[in-house]
Amino acid sequence: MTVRVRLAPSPTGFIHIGNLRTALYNFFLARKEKGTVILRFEDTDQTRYVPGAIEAFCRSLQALNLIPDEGIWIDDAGKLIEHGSYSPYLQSKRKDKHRAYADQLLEKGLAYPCFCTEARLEEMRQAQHSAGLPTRYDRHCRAISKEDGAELMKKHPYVLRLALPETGEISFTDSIRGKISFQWKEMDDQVIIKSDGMATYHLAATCDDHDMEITHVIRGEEWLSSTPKHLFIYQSFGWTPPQYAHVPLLLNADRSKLSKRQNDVSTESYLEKGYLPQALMNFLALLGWNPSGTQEIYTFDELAKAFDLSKVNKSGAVANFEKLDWLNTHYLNLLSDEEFLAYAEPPLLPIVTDIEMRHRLIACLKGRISKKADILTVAQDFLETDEIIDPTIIPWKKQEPKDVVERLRATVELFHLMKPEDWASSAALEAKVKQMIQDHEWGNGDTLWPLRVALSGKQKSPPPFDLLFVLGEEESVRRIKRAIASLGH
RNA sequence: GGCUCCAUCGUCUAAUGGUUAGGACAGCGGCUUUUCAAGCCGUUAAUAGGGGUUCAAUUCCCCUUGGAGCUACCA
Repeated sequence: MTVRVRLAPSPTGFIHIGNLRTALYNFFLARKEKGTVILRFEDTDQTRYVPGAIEAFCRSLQALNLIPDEGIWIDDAGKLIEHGSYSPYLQSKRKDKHRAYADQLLEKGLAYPCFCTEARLEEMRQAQHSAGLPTRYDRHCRAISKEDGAELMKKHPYVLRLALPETGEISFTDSIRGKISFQWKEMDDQVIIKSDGMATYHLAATCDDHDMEITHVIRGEEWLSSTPKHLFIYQSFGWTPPQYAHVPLLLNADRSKLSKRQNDVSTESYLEKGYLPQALMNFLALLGWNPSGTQEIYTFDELAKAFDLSKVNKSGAVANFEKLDWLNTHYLNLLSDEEFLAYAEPPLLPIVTDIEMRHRLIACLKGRISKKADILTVAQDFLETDEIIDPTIIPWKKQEPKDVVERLRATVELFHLMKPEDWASSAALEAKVKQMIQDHEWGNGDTLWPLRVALSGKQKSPPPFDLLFVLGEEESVRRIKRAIASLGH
């Protein structure tokens, strides 16, 4: 039997990074087992539907190079398309199928109509709560006979509820957690058809998973407690349930469920901030699972090949975003010059209008940034300078000001003798300046420190050769003369 | 409150009966004899507590404690 897994997001906006990790695990399993990934959108809650969310979701998956094999997708023109033989893949369009299944349950006496009002339910829950009892539907309408129920359904609004067993135990084996058991008497008679006629998640996802022949349901831990209801539906129809795997949650630093209040949770915003897809995926994949051993950097293929559901951790993982920064730095350093240019150039376009200078600057940025926000900050380290330099920071250690001025002037002299090709790289500039130091029998420190401070105006800055390379001769000379002036010469 | 799940350095994790409890991020220290960054090297730091089982428990069982999820006509 070939593996079929599904991604079943709700089109309510962005891709939560926790969902992205779950999606990743689904892809890993499918790719490892040469199976199929299905993308199905769960939009049964029409009130939460966000227009454009489906398209955005597909685009984000595309940006991450996670391309499903079947289901809803987006074409080059941005239009939604569907492929695969289990259409439709938009859950709301399966409304009639869900209703038919619900009617079968009704017929078998495994579901019943409920006419309770919102107000009564609220009141009931209040009473249960204040009595210290668990809040659960009191099965008020379960006592209505099938015939009476059918009559009432013709005249009154209703929902359909599952008629769960009242005694006994249900257990199943989770691929990650092993055997899990629940007592039926603890379970709630879940609503499966809402008063608007639409199925709830529990019925819709379960029936769709069966209809689409899903073999492995890999989803978040928040679904663990409702799995018995899903199993009940499989049992009611005599279907074989899929293998379940409930992945642990991603956590905030305080160990609560990862939330927007405390963290950025949207995949899109990480991408916008300049986290590379490979860094984000490497980071997320290893939050809750790892292939054993000491390796930290993995390609998608390596992860997929090593993936093993039974080795996914059971406990929630605090997302340590400092590690993501580290990973991103690593992947950024791996980029080719062309790729890095494409990455770093956009934010600099309005800041550095001289193309040549901008490209020189970007060449020097590599290795100094871990995300997009760093680009402008680090660029400022190269470009920004105070017009008046504190003269006390220019000399190296206890160097005499006159020696400082001598070295600075010699450097400007050196520039007059240099050819354009000497300015072609930091390395070429370094060779020239170091030759000068050697010729005068000066020290690196007493020459390069003042030169660097003169160029940057700051105690801490990039190296002098990078500064010269980026700034070019004219601006370099201007800045050096400014330093000489502030030393009183 | 009830149900379910979970528990190794601050964080992510490795080690499924026998290890000096390993790696990574962060931290700290050093090197790179110009600073910063990067890089390299080194280093601090953990089996929640209590009972068992066993010749031997991070590992198996129980209890306690702590944490999380669920507890909707949301997914």
